[in-house]
Amino acid sequence: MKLNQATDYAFRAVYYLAGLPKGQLVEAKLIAEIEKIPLRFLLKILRSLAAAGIVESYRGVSGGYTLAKEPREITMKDVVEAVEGPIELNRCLTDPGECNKNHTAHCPLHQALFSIRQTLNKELASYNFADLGKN
Amino acid sequence: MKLNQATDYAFRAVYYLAGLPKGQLVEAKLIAEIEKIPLRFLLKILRSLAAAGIVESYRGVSGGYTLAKEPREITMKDVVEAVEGPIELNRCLTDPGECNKNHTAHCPLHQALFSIRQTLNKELASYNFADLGKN
DNA sequence: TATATACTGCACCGATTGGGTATACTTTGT
DNA sequence: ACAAAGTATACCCAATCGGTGCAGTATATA
Repeated sequence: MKLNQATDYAFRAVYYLAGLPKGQLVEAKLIAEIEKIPLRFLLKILRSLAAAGIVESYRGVSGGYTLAKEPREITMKDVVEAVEGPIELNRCLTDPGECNKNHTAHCPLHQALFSIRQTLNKELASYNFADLGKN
Repeated sequence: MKLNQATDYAFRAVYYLAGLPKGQLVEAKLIAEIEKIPLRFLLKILRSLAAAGIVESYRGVSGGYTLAKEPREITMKDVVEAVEGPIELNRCLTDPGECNKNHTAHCPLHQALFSIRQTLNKELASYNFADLGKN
């Protein structure tokens, strides 16, 4: 039960961008160096973040990346979901066909897992990238 | 970010055992049939649960499994940890050598993840197998 | 005391996912 | 036109997942 490495890299990249003056462009290469992330892998992650509307990308000579919204409007949950999709906890929860007991709705175990997932999502959503630094 | 299938099976097996009269032995074969779990895989999972002190096993002719403690004393967290080890969320949290920025302690991201993990663990620990049925 | 029944331990296996790279291409400022 | 950026797709190797095979051990009962 863990988040993957790409998500951790994404946290760092977004956190880095959040620390810059609003709208400032930074090339992936620089982020990769500072945050010690393999460049090509970072580029891939940044595309997911762009697709999710978390960062904006600009091509060409002085292109690069910048946040697509205020740091305060970006939560850890947003980043997790951008990179690895929504949290599932258990196959059955999202795809009833996967539950070989077919009782997603009635089973107390599934009810508990559902509730735990909600708590986890809320917790992740409670951290935004403006407040993260201020501890 | 999800629990694995073995953990889900373990939840069901423990939940099933928790619904029986205290101390009653049940063969794995029966649990497998009722809960629709591949027998050999279930046996493997039950060994993990036994090693963790959640179930007791008895060999030989009328052998089988029973809970090693009161359902109330067994939480979903216990079962998760028995089957797939402690929740990590992020490599760096457990093994600082894995963090290629080497700042587990100072990094606000890691602090947040640490706190989120705590919340998750508490949440999992708040569900015990005596109360699960009573909703 | 032989035997069938139930659990144990370890090794293996195919499929999927994770972490990352290669190659070829497109956009854009100078 | 060309160099510096990002884009798109496909691929690669290793680890993990979900499960099976096989050989062994304990034990109640005939």
